[in-house]
Amino acid sequence: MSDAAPRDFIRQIIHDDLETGKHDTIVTRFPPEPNGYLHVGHVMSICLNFGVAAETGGHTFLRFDDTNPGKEDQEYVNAIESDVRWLGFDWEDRLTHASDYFDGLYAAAEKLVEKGLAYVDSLSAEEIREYRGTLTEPGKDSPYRGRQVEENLDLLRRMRDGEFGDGEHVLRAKIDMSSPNMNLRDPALYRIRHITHQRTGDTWCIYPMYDFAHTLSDAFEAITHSLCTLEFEDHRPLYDWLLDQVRPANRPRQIEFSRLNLAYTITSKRKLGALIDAGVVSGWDDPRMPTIAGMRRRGYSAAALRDFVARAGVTKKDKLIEMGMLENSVRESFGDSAERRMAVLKPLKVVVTNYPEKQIEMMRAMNHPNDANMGTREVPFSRELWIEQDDFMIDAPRKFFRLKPNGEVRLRSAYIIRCDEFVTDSNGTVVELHCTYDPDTRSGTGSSDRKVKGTIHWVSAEHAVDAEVRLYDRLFTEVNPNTADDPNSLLNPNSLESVAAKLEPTLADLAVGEAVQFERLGYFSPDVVDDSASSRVFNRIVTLRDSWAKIEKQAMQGQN
RNA sequence: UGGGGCGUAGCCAAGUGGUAAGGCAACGGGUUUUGAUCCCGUGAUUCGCAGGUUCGAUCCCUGCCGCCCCAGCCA
Repeated sequence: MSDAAPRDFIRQIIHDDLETGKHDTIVTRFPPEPNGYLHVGHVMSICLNFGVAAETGGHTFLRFDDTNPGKEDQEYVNAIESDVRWLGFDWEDRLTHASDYFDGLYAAAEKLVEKGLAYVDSLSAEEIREYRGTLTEPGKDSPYRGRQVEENLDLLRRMRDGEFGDGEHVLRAKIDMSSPNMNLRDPALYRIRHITHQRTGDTWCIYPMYDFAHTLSDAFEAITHSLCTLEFEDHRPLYDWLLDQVRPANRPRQIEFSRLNLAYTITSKRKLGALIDAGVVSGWDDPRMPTIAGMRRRGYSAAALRDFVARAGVTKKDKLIEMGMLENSVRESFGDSAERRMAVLKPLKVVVTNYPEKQIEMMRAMNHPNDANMGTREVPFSRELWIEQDDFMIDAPRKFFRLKPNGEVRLRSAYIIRCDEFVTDSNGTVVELHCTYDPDTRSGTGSSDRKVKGTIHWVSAEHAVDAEVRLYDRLFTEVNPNTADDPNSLLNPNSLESVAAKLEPTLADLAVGEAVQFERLGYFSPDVVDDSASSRVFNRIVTLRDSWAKIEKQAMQGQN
């Protein structure tokens, strides 16, 4: 799709490093903490990390940053692996965990202590916070900062051996309590946590902090470029300090880029979880969720997601990207490949009064209007049909090209019909149309070549397959619900609409995982979770562009 | 009011000391048995603002303004 995309600043750096011979092979890593589901924001990071390596013949590690047991879970590692694989990336045998390096990490910690660059602090968490100072005031040295190497080493080993309770001590780097960079005010390196780790069990009761574990894990894996988001920019001096002091064999370089935020959606794991807890969505894979699992269930293709982030680009500027951009990528990914079908979402009965009572004709319909190679299928036509309620109006505006009293319209792949009369119920709602068809206008073979302005879709009532079809809209009413304290107060009450639809017969056996276009309505796919052969459930992946809807909307606004 | 980043069209985004690519959206028009697709066309006298250097500045310098991030024993 966007192949000729210009090099972004990170690819430029990598290109230069290859050119100058600084590196022969590029090694990157995607390092999620397995404490939640991956979302659109992660797609950017995944595509960047796996992308730059693949483009240069390098390779990428999928590394689980599992340094905080208790918050992490195997459910999440399974989900993350399947999401990354589904997106189209392969880590081959490079699936690692920060916990794989606990021994090496601990050895590095002792080394820092021996060099007098780390000490055991026995202040409480609260005291440490007080000693740290504020953004505008420098911090103060802890009274334990002057402990001798021997004592520190002894304490650290006893921490490791389980002699102390949680929070009694912490290992800190000895850097600079008055640094304007908070990350350099003697950051914690190890804390005590008597908790069973999902992989290392009870082997350890001290666990390394992010900065320490992440920097050294990068080095141990010989990562050349450690790509992360902007909020870690302030951590880079610490990252480099650690590399300077520990002097591992490899020296990775951290480079930061901006996160990708999507308009009208949230990506905070906590807030996403709150949606589930409040019951507004059914789970992490609800088709309205911005999680990879949700988007996949909704029917988005991996190619669409990859294209989307490629178009968004890699920069350092904060992004809040419009939904339309994503939807465009999704539509484009199906436009040429999805077969066309007919389905009626909100059915209105049409009786073709001059069509013989028991007659059925098989109409030949193209699977794709722009590609004859995709073949044709047969669709039954009979006296009683379903059409879309929106395709009929009693008092239609001039520009309404669909059915109206005494008006004509073409039934796609079939005949031209004329609306002779409409039947209403006691509320005045139109419940049935009586029409007549023109036998000379049969699609493809008709002897008449007359044209009508509008073409609508339809399904034979007798042959229709019943299905539940779920229509989705944005979850929130605010452009940037991320910044709201309680996004749940900004919910769009109409984010999900379920309709009892009528499908053309071929749709009875459309396989799960397949996407088709319901003509004039959008792209749809069976729901992986709720669909079954006996009761079909479809999701609308995305609508088609709809210029009529736009005209209507403008007309409405004009009246107000 | 400390430190670190970022500011090019409604949303993304190239670009460079020599006169502002592209995509999405929007708006016109053409084709069309999907108001889809496709095709064609329309946008910045201007690059956050103000000064300065220069023959010439979005690009270099100075000042200002705005937005984001940092005070976890989270990542």
